[in-house]
Amino acid sequence: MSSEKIKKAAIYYFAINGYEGTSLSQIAEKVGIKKQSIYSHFNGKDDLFLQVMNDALNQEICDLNTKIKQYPKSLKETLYDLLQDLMMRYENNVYMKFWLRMSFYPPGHLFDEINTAFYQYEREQKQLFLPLFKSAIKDNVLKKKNPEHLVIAFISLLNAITVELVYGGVERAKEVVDPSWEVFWDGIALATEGAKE
Amino acid sequence: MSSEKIKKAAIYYFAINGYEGTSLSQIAEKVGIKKQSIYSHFNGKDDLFLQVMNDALNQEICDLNTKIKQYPKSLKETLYDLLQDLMMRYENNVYMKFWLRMSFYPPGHLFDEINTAFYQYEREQKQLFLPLFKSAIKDNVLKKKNPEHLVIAFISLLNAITVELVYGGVERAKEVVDPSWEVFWDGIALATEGAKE
DNA sequence: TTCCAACTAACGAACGGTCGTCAGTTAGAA
DNA sequence: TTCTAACTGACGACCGTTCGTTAGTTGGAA
Repeated sequence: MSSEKIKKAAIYYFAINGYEGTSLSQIAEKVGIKKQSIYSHFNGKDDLFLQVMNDALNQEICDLNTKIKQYPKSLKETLYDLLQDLMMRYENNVYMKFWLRMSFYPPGHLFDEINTAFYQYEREQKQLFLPLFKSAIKDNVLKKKNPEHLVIAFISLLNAITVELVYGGVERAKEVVDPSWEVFWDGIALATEGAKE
Repeated sequence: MSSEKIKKAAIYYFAINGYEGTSLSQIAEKVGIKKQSIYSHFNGKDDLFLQVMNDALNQEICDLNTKIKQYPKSLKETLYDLLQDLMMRYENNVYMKFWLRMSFYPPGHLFDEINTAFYQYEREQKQLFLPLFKSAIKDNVLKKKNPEHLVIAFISLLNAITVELVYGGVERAKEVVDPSWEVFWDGIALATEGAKE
């Protein structure tokens, strides 16, 4: 299907050049058609953008779901795996790059639509993380803290790694993830063996 | 001076709409002149942008310096104040908003220039933070950790708060800063009073 | 003090491009 | 025949940029 190819090209350029930095002719050229032909599939640039954004939203939510649901591991392993997964996805998943850029700096005239989608994603994210921490608190492996606050702190850690991914890709994020993770885990976990090494 | 007014208008629009999303006529209109008149002061859009970027870089480095040098407080107070300061600056300081956006998503054809400036800022940042942690380690208030890693972890915390500032401004960052800070501090400090509260 | 030259900062007009978009057409498949 | 997806051609708008001009100012020299 040709409209899929168009969306694929669109998401690629939107992700690396932003909305204003991407032209329809650029997209069309990548597909191998003329820019006017895009109007056989979409009502215009905004329509194309919003459809692509919706795909990216669903993709991100879906990814997050399958990722978490399949984890019968310990909290520590689960969270650390989520960090690693974030880094892997950033390199390979163009949806995520797109999603990131647009949630950071949406084009002004589509702010409302993007913001609505963004809050939907965020609600989903928090609802998925919360049970993990709640059950860990029950199991008595964490310092006694508000589980909502723990979710916030973990999302902050994810955001910090995300920033490093944007700044310098995976190589750079790798230098940051372990020091930050160690501080985070020491900050939430009950000390079981004293200050380690 | 009129070229200062141009730069002020430019940084404002660059910060909120990005490089591609900002036109010279927009800038000129805000100043109250025609876009052609900008060429009496700058060689073109790129020149204007790079001059503005240089101003922002110097401003940021200067801010950082004066902020840290004036702190004879404890590490805990100093770091927490830096977090609070970050949030205050984001609202009032257009240089910072500009700097942030351009370090996240620079216009492609100016990537090299921006990247060079960015690394200069980052080096400065690390050199300023490192002594704080080193002396705190000597004073024996921290878990024994690599001071470079502590700097990385703290910058991660700053980045996380920055993301929240970009997402939803100060109100939103305020909801995140305390939970994240608490986890961070518990993660690096020696427990002096057991699990608190 | 007057005069002229140089400089400055703004201007209108126009340039070649590219933008997103629309209308009408054509070729092939159902 | 109807429908679809591509095409050609053209539209007005705006982009960054260049040019030549026009005021207003400044600094000496006469």
